[in-house]
Amino acid sequence: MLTDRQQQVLKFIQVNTRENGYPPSTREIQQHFGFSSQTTVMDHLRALESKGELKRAPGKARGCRFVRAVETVESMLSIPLYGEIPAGNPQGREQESEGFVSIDLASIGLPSNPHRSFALKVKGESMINAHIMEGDIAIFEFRNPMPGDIVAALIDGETTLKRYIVENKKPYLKAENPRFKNLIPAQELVIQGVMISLVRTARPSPPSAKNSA
Amino acid sequence: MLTDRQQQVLKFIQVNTRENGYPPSTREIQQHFGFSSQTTVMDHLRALESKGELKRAPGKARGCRFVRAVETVESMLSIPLYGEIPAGNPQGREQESEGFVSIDLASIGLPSNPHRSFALKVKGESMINAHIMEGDIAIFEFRNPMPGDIVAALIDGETTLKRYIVENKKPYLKAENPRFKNLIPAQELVIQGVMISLVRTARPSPPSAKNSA
DNA sequence: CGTGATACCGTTCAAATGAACGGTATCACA
DNA sequence: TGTGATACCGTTCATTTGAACGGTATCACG
Repeated sequence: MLTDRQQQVLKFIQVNTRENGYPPSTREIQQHFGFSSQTTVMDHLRALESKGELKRAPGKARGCRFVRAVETVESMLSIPLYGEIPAGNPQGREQESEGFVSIDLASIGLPSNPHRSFALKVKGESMINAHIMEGDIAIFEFRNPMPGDIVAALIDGETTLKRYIVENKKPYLKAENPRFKNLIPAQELVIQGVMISLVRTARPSPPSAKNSA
Repeated sequence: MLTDRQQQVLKFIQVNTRENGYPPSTREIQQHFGFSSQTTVMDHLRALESKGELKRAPGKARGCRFVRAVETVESMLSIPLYGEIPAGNPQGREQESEGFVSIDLASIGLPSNPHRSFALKVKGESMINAHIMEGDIAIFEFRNPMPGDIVAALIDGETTLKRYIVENKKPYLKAENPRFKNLIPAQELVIQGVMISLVRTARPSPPSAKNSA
C-alpha cells in the first residue's frame, strides 16, 4: 500500500523518534533525504496521514504531527504476572499479581488484543522438551485450547504447564518431560489459559558442562 | 532530590509525551499548571536538566528538550529486529531493521538501560540444547561476553548463535547441539552482542507425536 | 490524449516556540 | 543579615517550523 519512498520516510520518522525521544521536524526529514524543498516532506506526510500511517497535530510546531509513528506504544500490554493462580481463572485477580510484564504483542506477531491475558513464572522442568525452562515467563490468553496448545492447568491446587492433546477424540494433558509419564484426562481439571508467548531473561547461564559438544 | 513542583513538572512531561507521541512545548506545560509566565517553565526545565532528569536539544522548537524524560520511568524499549546483521555491529543500522520488538525490560527483571540493543530472529537449531528454538526472537546487548553467555557471532558472513565458553583460558564459541561438534576460537570472529532475553510466540505448536509420554 | 497519483522544487508567511533580561517573594541556612 | 535556591511574573525577540501557493516531471491507465 505504501510506496517505497513513503516507507522510507515513515521508517525514518519512527527511528528518529525513538532515538531522540521526540519526532523530527519536517526540515530535519528534508535534510536527511536531501530534498531541496521542505514541501516535499509535507507531501509525504499528507500521503502517510491519508493512508492512516500517522496522525498529525495541525499547527503544533514540534511533535506537530507524527503521532502514531510510534504505534508500538499503543498496543502495549501490561500483563499481570502471578506466582501462582490458586483456583479458577485469573479474572480480576490483578491485585494479587506480583508485577506486570509489559510487551507489545503486535511487535512479535501476535494479535494485540488477546482475550484476558496473564503471565506465570515457570517452575520446574515439566515442559523442558518443549524448550520451556524454569524461570521463563509464560504468557497466557484465556480461551479454549486447541490440540497441541500448551496450557496452564490447575492440578491438585497447583497451576502447572501441560500440553493439550487429543487422543481417540478424548482430550488429555501431557507433560513434555519423559519423567512425567502420566496423561491426565482434561475434563477433570481447570484449564486456566493457553500459552501465547514466552519471555526468558538470560541469566548468567551456567557454564554448561554437561551438554555435549 | 527533586522538589515537589519539579516532580510534578517531570511527570507531566512524561505522561504527556507518552500520550501524544511527542513532548509538550513549554507553553503547553505552562498552560497545564496555570502559570502566567512561560519563563517559569524554563526555570523548571533548567532545574530538571541540571539535576540530570532530562536532556534538552537547545534551539530545537519541538521535542526541543525533554529527551530522557520518557526512559526514566517508562523503561519501554523498542528494539530493532533484524533478519541478519551482515557485518560489524548493528550500530546505526536501525534503518535496515525489519521491525521493532517492544518490551519493558525492567518488567522482566533486566536493567532497563542496556547498552545498544537489538534483536534477531533465530534460525536453525544450533542452540536447541539451550532451549532456544527456531523462530524465537533473541534480544542482545552490545557488550563483551562473559563465560557462559550466549552470543550472536558473525561466522562466514552469517550471524549465528553460540555459547561463549572459556577453556584453558582460551575463549571459544560452542553450539548447543550435538550435531554441531566444533569449538570455534573466539578471537577469529566478530561477536555482535550478548543475549539478554528471549521472546517466543507460541505458534499452534505441532501436535507433538515423537516426544515421550 | 487526458487524468490522477507520485515525487519533486522554490518561495513566502504566520504561528509555534525557545531563549533571554529583569523583577518579586519566600525560605532555609550560615 | 545576607546569600543562595526555589518559584514565580511580564515582556521582548529570534528561530524553528508548519503551511500554503504555484510549478515541473514521470508514469500508469483508460
